[in-house]
Amino acid sequence: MNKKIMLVDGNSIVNRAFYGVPLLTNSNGQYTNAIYGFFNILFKLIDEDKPDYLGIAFDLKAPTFRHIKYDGYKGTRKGMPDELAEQMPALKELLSALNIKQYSFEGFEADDILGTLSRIAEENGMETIVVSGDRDLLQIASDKLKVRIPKTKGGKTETEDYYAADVIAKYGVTPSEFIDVKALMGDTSDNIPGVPSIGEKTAVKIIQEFKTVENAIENVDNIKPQKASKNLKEFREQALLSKFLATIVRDVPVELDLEHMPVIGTAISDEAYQLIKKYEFKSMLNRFIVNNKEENQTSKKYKILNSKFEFNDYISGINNGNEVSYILFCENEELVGVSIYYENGGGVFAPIGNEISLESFKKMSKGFFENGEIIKTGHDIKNDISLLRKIGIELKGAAFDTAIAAYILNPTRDTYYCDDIASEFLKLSVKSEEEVLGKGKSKRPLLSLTNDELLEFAAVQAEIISMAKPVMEKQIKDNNQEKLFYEIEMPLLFVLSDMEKYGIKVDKEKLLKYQSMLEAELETITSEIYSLAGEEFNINSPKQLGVILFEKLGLKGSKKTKTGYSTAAEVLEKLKFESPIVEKILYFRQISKLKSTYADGLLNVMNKETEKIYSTFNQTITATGRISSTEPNLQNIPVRLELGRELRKVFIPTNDEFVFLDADYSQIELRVLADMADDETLINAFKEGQDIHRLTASQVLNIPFEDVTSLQRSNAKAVNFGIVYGIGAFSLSQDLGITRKEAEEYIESYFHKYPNIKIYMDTTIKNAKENGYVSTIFGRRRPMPELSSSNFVQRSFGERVAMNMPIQGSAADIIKIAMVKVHDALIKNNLKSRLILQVHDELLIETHKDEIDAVSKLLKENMENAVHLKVPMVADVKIGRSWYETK
DNA sequence: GATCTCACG
DNA sequence: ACGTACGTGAGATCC
Repeated sequence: MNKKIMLVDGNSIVNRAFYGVPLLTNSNGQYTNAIYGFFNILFKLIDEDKPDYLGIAFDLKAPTFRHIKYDGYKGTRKGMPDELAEQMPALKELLSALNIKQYSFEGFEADDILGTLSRIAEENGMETIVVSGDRDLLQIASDKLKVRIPKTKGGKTETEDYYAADVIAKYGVTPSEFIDVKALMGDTSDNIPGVPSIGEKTAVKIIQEFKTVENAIENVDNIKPQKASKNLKEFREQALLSKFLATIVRDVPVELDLEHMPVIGTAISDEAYQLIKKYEFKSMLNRFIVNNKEENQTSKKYKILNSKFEFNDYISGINNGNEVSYILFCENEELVGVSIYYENGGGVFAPIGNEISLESFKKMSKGFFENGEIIKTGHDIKNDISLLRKIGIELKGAAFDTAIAAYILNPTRDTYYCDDIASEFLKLSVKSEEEVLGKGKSKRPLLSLTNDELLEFAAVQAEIISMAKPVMEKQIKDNNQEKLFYEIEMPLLFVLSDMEKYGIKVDKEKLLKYQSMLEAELETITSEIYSLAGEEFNINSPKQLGVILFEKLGLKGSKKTKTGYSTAAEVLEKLKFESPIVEKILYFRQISKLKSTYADGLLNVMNKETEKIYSTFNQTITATGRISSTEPNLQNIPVRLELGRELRKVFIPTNDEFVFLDADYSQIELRVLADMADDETLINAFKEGQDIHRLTASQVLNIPFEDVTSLQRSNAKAVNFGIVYGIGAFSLSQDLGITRKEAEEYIESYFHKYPNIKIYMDTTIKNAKENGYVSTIFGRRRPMPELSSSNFVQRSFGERVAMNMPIQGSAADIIKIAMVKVHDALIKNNLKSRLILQVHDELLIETHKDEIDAVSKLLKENMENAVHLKVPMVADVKIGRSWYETK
């Protein structure tokens, strides 16, 4: 077999790592995030590729031949931040201690060294892998040479991998042509000038036709568009210079020193061990065999409790005031095990189902779980509550949820499993469920594991969350997020739990009728479409539909998606008058959606006995702080179109003794914005209860309030939406069907009239860039690594997110506060009414008929007084015998 | 599993 | 010159 070699661009990877991992320090206050992230990426790639040789190239500080040729080279680049610079020597020291070969060469960049070493390796028949955070390296990809570009996202590393064919597939040019494309379009991050007015699109088109910059210059008169041709003629020298700068040198006088390029094995030097300890990379040590007792006793300290007696002994030894952490394990919604940890008792795992039956588990553990004097740390407590409730246990004393804490500290992760907690807060690497049990079809049952495996995977989890808790507490305190966590999110967990338990009643007969009505309608419209098309096809397949509409019927489609024609409603809407089939397809889509997602979907999840629907409300999903709803999603039940809205008639109170009260916040996001931006005009308008969109129209268009037409008002409404989303002229113009120029004028005029909003948006972005995160009024944070991206699209996205998150997130905070207050007030006053749904700015309460007045009042007051901003909060309460009627 | 489409705030 | 609104979840198709 051919030998494999991995060559890494040290500088670009360490940069990625630095921006992808939050600023961590060890207990001496040394920054370690870039080093930590660097090795995470490196280990992942080594594990995946299993190379035989490894080398890492670094830039030197000295100017390179490119700087000498062109003194603007990389001129726009700012130096490394100090927090990163101080990690560089430490990184190199650790690499040396780990025997990892490092290359650098005066006058050349790491890229050039990689280009050279990889050429030599390839010529010697080696399988070559080049790792870089920079797309520049794509120019050296070949059939045998793979370029890997890693990204760190939410604590996980993902890579994009490119052989030559992948470059062609993605960019439409060969790797070597990639240089020519870059020469034409330039590169702002390296300050490569390129040719004015030629961007990526044009550059690719030109190179696809002419192959090289030189050839394009020779045929410059044949180049279209005119502007590109003219500029290439004028800036030909600059284009050639750019090509020179962009070309990676592949003959640096450096030697490939295979003998000194070992890959990190499992044994490491004492020096390396000491360094890793010093930086507190505990998880890294797990990779290595360390001759050190303290590191090698993980599973020895836990016990499996296999008999009732052992379990009973352990659990009855827990006393009031003990701080205990626990993890429940379940499969198919059935408890199969529990791990528990507390300081004096140590860590245990007890399997449930065999020796310890579910019934005996219940008897023995009830006293523990229901004792509020035993302070518990759990992970996803809301889930535990419902699991325990099924066997007749009411959980009490649950004071700290590590999943929610982890979410508060970083809401952008995809998952918050125990192994995520271990690596993020303890720098400890433990096996994930997927690693231990597998996934999908081949997933093994937990209790098929050996005792040692159970200890290593299951028992450890209780101790993990127990160790993570103080770390999280400190971070929450340091972040000023104590109120957010202890007074909003933790209490909310119990509110959501009650909502899930209570469910919402469905009028089954009515839903069945609705379903068959849609069914009949769908049949009719389907045959009409077939006859208009002249053939039968799958209308639900965008691919087949595209063929019918744009090829067979010859409608002019604007190619939009990666895979073919777009048939989205906004496209079809424009083609409505071209053929009668279009309108029918739009109608088909509407009916089809209502039937499959809503009618069929809701019937599927309805509990047959209670005829209720029990949704799950997720508290750790969104990046902004909103909750989400799944299985089913009750936060997207149709309302905008009447036919869909009819569906709301099937959501009804449990019985005749109850009605629905529904309250929604009026303009909560704009009120939040008015407060945060401290904009006088907006604040006064809200104080006076003015029509805010009408006001915007009169301000922006400079016309009297009374003269605003309904069209002007609705346009202004779109502008207000745009402001909340982080406005862009293009999208606004699309939304309003006006030109981009007009949209720009709207926006400019808006900011002119609301200067503090402009200032607020700008300072929000500026602060976000400085801090690396944005935050809400109540201190909820969202990390914003996108803002330091060199990619225009990503950075712009980051800026819009930075503007939107504090608004959307503060609104989410406010309604969460209101939910806790409303929920607690219902309980405290011994009312029969219950909070059953939240839809972002709306609360639905199933209200007992005797309590209508009391609950209306309580609901309105608690919502309006959840917070006191510079503007009043307004909640409108409606009543109805179904959700439909509460409009 | 990725992609497209569409429902909501 | 770039490609665009922010935040979600679900069903259907197709590879």
